[in-house]
Amino acid sequence: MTTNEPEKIITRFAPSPTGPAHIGSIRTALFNYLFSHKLRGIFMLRIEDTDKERSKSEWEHMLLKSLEWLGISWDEGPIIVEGQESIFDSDNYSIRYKGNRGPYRQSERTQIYKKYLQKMIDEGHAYYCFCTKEEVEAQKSYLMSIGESPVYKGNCRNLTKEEISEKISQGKRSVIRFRTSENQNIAFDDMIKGKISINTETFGDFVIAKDLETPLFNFTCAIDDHEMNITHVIRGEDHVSNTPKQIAILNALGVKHPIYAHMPLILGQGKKKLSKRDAETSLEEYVKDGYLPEAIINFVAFLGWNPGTEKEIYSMEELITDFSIEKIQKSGAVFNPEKLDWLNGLYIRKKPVTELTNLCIPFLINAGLIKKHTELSFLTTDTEQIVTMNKIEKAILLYQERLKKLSEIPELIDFILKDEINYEKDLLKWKNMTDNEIVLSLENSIKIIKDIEDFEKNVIEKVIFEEAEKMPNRGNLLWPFRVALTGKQSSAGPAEIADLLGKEKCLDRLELAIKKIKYA
RNA sequence: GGCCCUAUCGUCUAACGGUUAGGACACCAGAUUUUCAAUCUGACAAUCAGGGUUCGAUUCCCUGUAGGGUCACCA
Repeated sequence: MTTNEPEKIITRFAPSPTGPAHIGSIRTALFNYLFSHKLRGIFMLRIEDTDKERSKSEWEHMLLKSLEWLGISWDEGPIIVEGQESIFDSDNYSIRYKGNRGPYRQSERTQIYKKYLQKMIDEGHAYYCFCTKEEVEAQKSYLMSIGESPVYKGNCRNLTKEEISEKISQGKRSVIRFRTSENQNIAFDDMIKGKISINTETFGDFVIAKDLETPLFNFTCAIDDHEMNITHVIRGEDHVSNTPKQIAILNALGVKHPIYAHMPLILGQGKKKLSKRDAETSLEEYVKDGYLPEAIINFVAFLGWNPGTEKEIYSMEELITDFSIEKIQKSGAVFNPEKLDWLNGLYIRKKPVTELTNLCIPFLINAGLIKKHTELSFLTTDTEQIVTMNKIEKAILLYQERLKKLSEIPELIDFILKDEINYEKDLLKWKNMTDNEIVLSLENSIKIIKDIEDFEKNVIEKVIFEEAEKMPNRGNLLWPFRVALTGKQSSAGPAEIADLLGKEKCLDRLELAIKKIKYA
């Protein structure tokens, strides 16, 4: 009897640093993360930067930062060791690797690929192709026009050694093609899609490298998945057509291929593919809009997956315990921004106020409503600072349940932080009140406010509502009062706002409102 | 066009071949509010079409239709 330990599973997220992280790549990363954690395996981050033209280290840095921000950590791969002014700051940083299967950047693995490439050429699994792009292109459109699969049909496949060296000595440009077996079905058992079988005739001899030193995606990916002992490849459905190619390469090398799981794509409105270039799909936009990582994780997890129960509010830990690849949907899911907003609001409401306040501060600074902490400490005393922070926290508490995104906070509470407010005179009018009635109402408010000794929410509320009851309609007092204080059509309740503003400011604003009506 | 994949409310989805086809978001109505939210209650809303198999099909099979993916010297 064998006592073999079950093989430790290793998953990987292998993005190419050619743009900001988007919803689709985040979901791929998340599912790999969840799967490996669920099975106590290893989650690896590998940077597929073989395309030197499009790959940029800034993108790589941003990708790492995004994953970190989301709370998706990896066991092996590049990590940032210094410099983190802001989430997406790409200055001043350096990267090192953790894990011993590296290097984890394909651009640093050239020698590994070269070795395999040479081996494949030597063994006849790959060959030099001297056809020009134009020739191949023409061939392709011809084949398509007669309704056949557009595959390479050139004759470089059968060149003799002599012909090859002759062409090379002539300085002819070449690429390296994989010699695909003819008319063979390559089948694999996809964990999500089930059995998939594709005939080699549909893709033919494909290019695996431009030359020995510049291998291409399908090759590097296959080699690395093997070299790094990846057991499960979880990736987007757009890769199913690459899978038989990668399997063919691995077969030629005589090694076994990993288990594949292809997730359906995320679709945009109208069931169209969510494009990488689409700004609203990039994570950076969501960070700027003030979405919380918890909300994004929860939302993205449910895009094409469900636990099979009616529970749908999930923390990362809960996702790990309940995650199962079998429950991943087979068809593409449309990205539904309303649901994300709802979830975000939910997580905002769940946050402790102090934490929420800290999250809101950058947005308030950005809106110019408060100064940066460093500036603040120069300009004010510590106690003033504490008072301000207290005020902000109280204000945020008032608006916590109305908040869907953090970016909304400045315009909700600006009237508390600004000295002057601006609004149209007509806003003061409740239902059919005349100007005269509004003035009387405001004067009444001033009178009541003035008499309050202990200017505190509960007292104000008691007094002002008592007075409001005397009116034919409570709104006759409350509406002009609240608008005078906030300058807004909608806001939190009048008493808590008055409390926050303080007696002085309340009186000033009530006076101002009266002037607005009288001298408009 | 070839190949691969998919198909339940508007959207995300649940339902060993037997349920009044369930839940969530959005929408609508009501309650609560001076307002806006939040909260609670309720309403609306779906098995793509046509054939089989079966006592019985959302579920299995076929065809059609629709949608998506892919066919780079990108990843």
